Amino acid sequence: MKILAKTLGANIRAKRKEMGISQDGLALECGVDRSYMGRIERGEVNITVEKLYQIASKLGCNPASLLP
Amino acid sequence: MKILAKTLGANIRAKRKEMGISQDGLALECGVDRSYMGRIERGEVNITVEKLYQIASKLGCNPASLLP
DNA sequence: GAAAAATACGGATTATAATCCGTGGTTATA
DNA sequence: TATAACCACGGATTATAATCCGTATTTTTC
Repeated sequence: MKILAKTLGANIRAKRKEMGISQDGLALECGVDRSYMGRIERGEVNITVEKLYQIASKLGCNPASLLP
Repeated sequence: MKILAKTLGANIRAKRKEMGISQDGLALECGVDRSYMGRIERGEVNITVEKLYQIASKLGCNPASLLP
């Protein structure tokens, strides 16, 4: 369950694929652990607002646009 | 410093005052600790997306609208 | 200007976000 | 078909979000 994290993760994944970069690549750019980025996209974790901003920044999009 | 948490907290405070409820009251409704709600508004802490949603829900607004 | 309500702030503890490293499986690419 | 790039998933540890008190201070209200 955890619909919030699940859809947030899906949104991040979609944006990332749009940019044509790998999970590891994005993780590296954002300065987050590669395995953690996987968990984020799978919706297994509940990230902080700070992390949301880091990721959105590297994805070149508005943080709000990633939220369900 | 920590501009992100500071402005997020200020936004939450503004919305709360708009509704005319107390910090403790909002904390109680959201199911978060009263002292923690104070720290949030003062921008001393980095909250999770889940908390952001809980708070926005009780403030009757969109989570994205609370973000800087 | 005193009493009450609301907020600031702190220390100590608990829950959990985030890291680090490893391995196995799946999907491109040569 | 093998080699590499990409992803899923895990256990163990560290950093920090969130809780649970308590008290002092500010702001409202009478």
